[in-house]
Amino acid sequence: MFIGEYNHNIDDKGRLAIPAKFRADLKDGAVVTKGIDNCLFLYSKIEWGKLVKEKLSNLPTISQTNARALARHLLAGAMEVELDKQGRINLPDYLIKFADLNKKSIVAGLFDRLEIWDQDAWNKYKSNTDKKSEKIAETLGELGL
Amino acid sequence: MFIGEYNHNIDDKGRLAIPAKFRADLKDGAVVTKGIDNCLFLYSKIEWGKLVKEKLSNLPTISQTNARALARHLLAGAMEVELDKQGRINLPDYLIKFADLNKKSIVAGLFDRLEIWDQDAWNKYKSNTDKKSEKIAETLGELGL
DNA sequence: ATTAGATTGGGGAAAAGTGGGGAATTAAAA
DNA sequence: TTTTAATTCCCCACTTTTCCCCAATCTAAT
Repeated sequence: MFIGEYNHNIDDKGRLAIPAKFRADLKDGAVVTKGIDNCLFLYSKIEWGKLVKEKLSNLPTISQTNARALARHLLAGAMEVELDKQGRINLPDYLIKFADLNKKSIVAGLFDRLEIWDQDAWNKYKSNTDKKSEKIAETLGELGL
Repeated sequence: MFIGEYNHNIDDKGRLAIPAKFRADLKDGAVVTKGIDNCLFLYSKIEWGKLVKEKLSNLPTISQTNARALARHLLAGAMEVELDKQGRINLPDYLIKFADLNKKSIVAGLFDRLEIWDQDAWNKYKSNTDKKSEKIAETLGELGL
C-alpha cells in the first residue's frame, strides 16, 4: 500500500526517481497515465491490469462518443514504464506537458496508486482543500462527531 | 494491449512507422480502416477477425440504416497492410485523404486497436474533450476510479 | 568518522525513426 | 510483342532519440 508524500526532481531527460519505499512493488513494471486535477496516476502493472479488465475492456468505444473520449484519455494517455537501476522512470513528453511538470515535483502515495504532481500545483491544491476540510470538519461537528 | 501516444511522420510515399512496442503484435499482418472522429483504426488480423465475426456480423444490417452504414464504413474502407523491414506500413491514398493526414501524425494505442490521427486534428480533439473533462471525471467516479 | 543507502548528473552504446535510391513488377503505348 | 513509363516495394544508410550503466554527491545512521 502506498502512503506518504515525497519531493523529487525531474531531470532534463524527463527522469523521475520513485521513492525507495515504493520500488519493490513496482519492480515488475508500472503504468503512468493522465489523472484528475492535473496530476498523473501511476499503477503497478498488476493494479493496472485489474483496472482495465474490470472497468475499461467492455466500453462501447465504437458507438458511444463519451466512451471514446474516456478511452482516449485513459488508454491513449497511458504509458508503460520500467524502473532503471537507480529506481527512476522515464516520463514521456506528452505526460509532462499534461501535468505542467517542472523540475520540482511531488510523488504522493494513495493506497493503490501513486500520484505525480508539479510542486506548485500540489501546494495550491492543498491550500484549497485544507480550507475546505475545515468546513467539512465544522459540518461534521454540527452533526455531533 | 495497445496503450500510449506517439508522434510519427508520414513520408512522401505514404509510409507510416508503427511504434516499436506494437510491432510484435502486428507482425502477422494488420488491417487499417476508416475510423470514427476523423481518424483511422488499425487492428491486428486476429482482432479484426474477432470484430467482424462477433460484432459486425450480428448487426441487423438489413433493417437498420445506421447499421448498414457502419458496416459499409468499416468493411468497405478496410485494407490489409504488412509491416516492412523498418516496421512501417503503406497507407493507401483514400485513407490518407479520409483522415486529412499530413506529415505530422499521431499513433495512439486504444486497447485492442491503434488510432492514426493528423496531429492538428488530435490536438483539436483533445482541447475539446479537455473542456468536457468534468464529465469525464464524473464518469471516472462512476467507474470507481 | 565511517559506512550504507539514496539522489542526481553525465557519457556512451544501442535501438528506433527518417529519408533516399534502386530493383522489380505492372501497366500502357507503339 | 516489345519497349517505355510509372508505380510499388525493398534495402541501405544516416540521424536522432532513448536507454543503460557508471560515477559523484548527499543524507542519515551507527
